[in-house]
Amino acid sequence: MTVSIKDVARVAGVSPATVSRVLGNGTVVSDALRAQVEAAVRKTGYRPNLSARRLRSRHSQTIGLIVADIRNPFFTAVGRAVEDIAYQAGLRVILCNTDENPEKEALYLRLMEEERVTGVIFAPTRQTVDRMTETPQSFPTVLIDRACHRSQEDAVVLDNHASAGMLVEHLHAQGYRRMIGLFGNASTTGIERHDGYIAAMTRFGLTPDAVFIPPTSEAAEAEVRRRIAEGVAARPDAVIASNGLLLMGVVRAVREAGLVIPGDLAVAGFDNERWTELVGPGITVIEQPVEAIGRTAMAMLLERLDTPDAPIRKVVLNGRCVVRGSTAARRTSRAV
Amino acid sequence: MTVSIKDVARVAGVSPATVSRVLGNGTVVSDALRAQVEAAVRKTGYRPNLSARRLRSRHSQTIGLIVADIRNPFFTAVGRAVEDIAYQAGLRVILCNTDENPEKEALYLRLMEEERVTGVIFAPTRQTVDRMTETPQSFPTVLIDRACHRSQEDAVVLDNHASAGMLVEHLHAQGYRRMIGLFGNASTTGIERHDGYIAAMTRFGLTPDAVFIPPTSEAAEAEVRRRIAEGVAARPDAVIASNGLLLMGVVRAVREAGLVIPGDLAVAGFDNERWTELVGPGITVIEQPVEAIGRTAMAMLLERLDTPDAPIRKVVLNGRCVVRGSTAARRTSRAV
DNA sequence: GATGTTTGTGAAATCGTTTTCATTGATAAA
DNA sequence: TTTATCAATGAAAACGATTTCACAAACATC
Repeated sequence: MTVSIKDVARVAGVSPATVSRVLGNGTVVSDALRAQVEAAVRKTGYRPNLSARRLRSRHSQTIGLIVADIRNPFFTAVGRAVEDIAYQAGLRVILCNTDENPEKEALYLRLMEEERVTGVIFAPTRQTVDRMTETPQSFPTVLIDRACHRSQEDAVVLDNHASAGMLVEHLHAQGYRRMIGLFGNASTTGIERHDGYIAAMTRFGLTPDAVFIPPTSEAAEAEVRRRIAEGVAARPDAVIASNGLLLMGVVRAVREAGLVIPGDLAVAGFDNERWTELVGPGITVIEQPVEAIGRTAMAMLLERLDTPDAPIRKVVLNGRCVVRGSTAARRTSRAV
Repeated sequence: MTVSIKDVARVAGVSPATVSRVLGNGTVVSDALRAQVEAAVRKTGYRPNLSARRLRSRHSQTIGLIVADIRNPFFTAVGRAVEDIAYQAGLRVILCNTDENPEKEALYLRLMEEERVTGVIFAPTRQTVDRMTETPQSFPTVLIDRACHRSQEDAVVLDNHASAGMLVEHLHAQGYRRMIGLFGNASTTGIERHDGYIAAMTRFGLTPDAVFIPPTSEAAEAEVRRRIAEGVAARPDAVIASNGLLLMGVVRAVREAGLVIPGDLAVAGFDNERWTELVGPGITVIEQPVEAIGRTAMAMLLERLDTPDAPIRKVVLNGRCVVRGSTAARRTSRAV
């Protein structure tokens, strides 16, 4: 039925080995035979069977990309960059969505073993980051977005601590004093951004007011709605959200309450998603170099495959503060 | 090195065939042996080699998902739905981004053959839709988002013609008369929505004013900027954009020109992306049932695998018109 | 008691490649 | 001339699983 390398060999009048050599590895084949084989391939419409090739050659030419949810624009952008480079390098990508669920993470890591992937790019939850130091994988891993100091894997992350500090600093310079912080509770980024927020607030002699919530816009919306309902006196003058999902929830809650950004409440957060430019006066955000993160992660993975014993590297990229109207200078009449 | 089914068999004191039976197919194995095998699997840390399994069993348990760009929220949402169902059904998904490039489409279709996928879900460009009727694939295909009447594949699409008509109708009812249309030039959806727009405009006795542009927000932005620069007299009173990408470009151009939505220009379009709810007075859009599209496509593919000879089906889903402030009733003082 | 039938198991073939190893003829070196 | 080296090729093994086939034991039927 389906045409195999033997059929090609028969048509070309050579051995299967020779066909294989023409197709794949760079071994020398005489020009005459090479031409015969190529003709036979065209004539038969032969397509190599990648499963057979992987089995025999013992490399899968496949990497895994495990993220929380591809619908999150951050992961979408990173993922697209990863895929582009992977396909260029002749690698297949297996994409997995964990929904920040450690069980799914474990499931997919097992799947990666069964696929015999050559490597994995992984944005793990806090729980799994910790567990990975104990049970090493059978493949090299590059962590993205999330990692910790003691993780034994290559990683490429944002300077979360400094970036959160930049937001606090900016808001402070604009005259805000009562900035509250909403942080995702599933990832290490939430913690690091939280710590950066606390440190900066403390540095300015301000009272931190931070809360960890599930990483959904609904949770952020509910939290902000609650804070607004507490009344004007208790109300913060600015909100910082630790990622794009939360940020959207914040904006929704503010709009719904009929408040004005930044007059009633300033808003800032992480992830320069395209809508942040278009909403109200524009939302001030920390822009992550999403393509660079994807490209760097792939580059690190490829280098690791080349030199498995090189020392473990952790690349920290800087965020860029994109200032927009949502954090315009506070009106002095209302200043504390 | 890596532990194979033979190792497990040796440890369990049975034949490899028995191990295979315990692991995989539902053939009967005595309880005693089953327990021994399971113990041996645990003890050895055995992981099946999926390449070997695929080669021998001759089904890849893999489907392809070929879309223009996973960063487009429409495809992201559809893709996520597809992946969820696929993984549930024990199928792997290979994701490919074509960037609306027919050459990449051809490349990836060839890749699908080499992977021996069991099926493909595909959002093709116009060119490839046409070419596919000529050269049938070696695997069943479900087209999504894009198809044409004569395509010989299952398909699940939006009722583009009617949906575009709904937008025109709504704008007309709100008092708008000079609605221009921006349509993507790479896909059949652009054409169908264009035709629906023309039909509805004609029905109302209005002069259609439509343009096909590349499917990027930059192209839309440039086009609208150009139209605005032509001066108030020539200016349309409403803009319809045939997808979320174009819609974003439209909004950017309008904001940049300092015009007010809908006072100076009403805006409506396709794709209920989350930002459309938050921008200005909210943007009126046709919401596509994105999850349903993904789920339906997967369901159709699975059914097709079950019954290869069933007649070809084309499922047409309705869009929902989400009315927001961007198309509020036209002020009568300015009515034509 | 003789003869099917069913059930559980293992030996061996097989999937479609790549890789190892042997062979051949040609060329270089002694 | 003889021997060593090399390049090009084919035969056969191997990759790690599933599947086919054969067989024995247990059971049912007449």
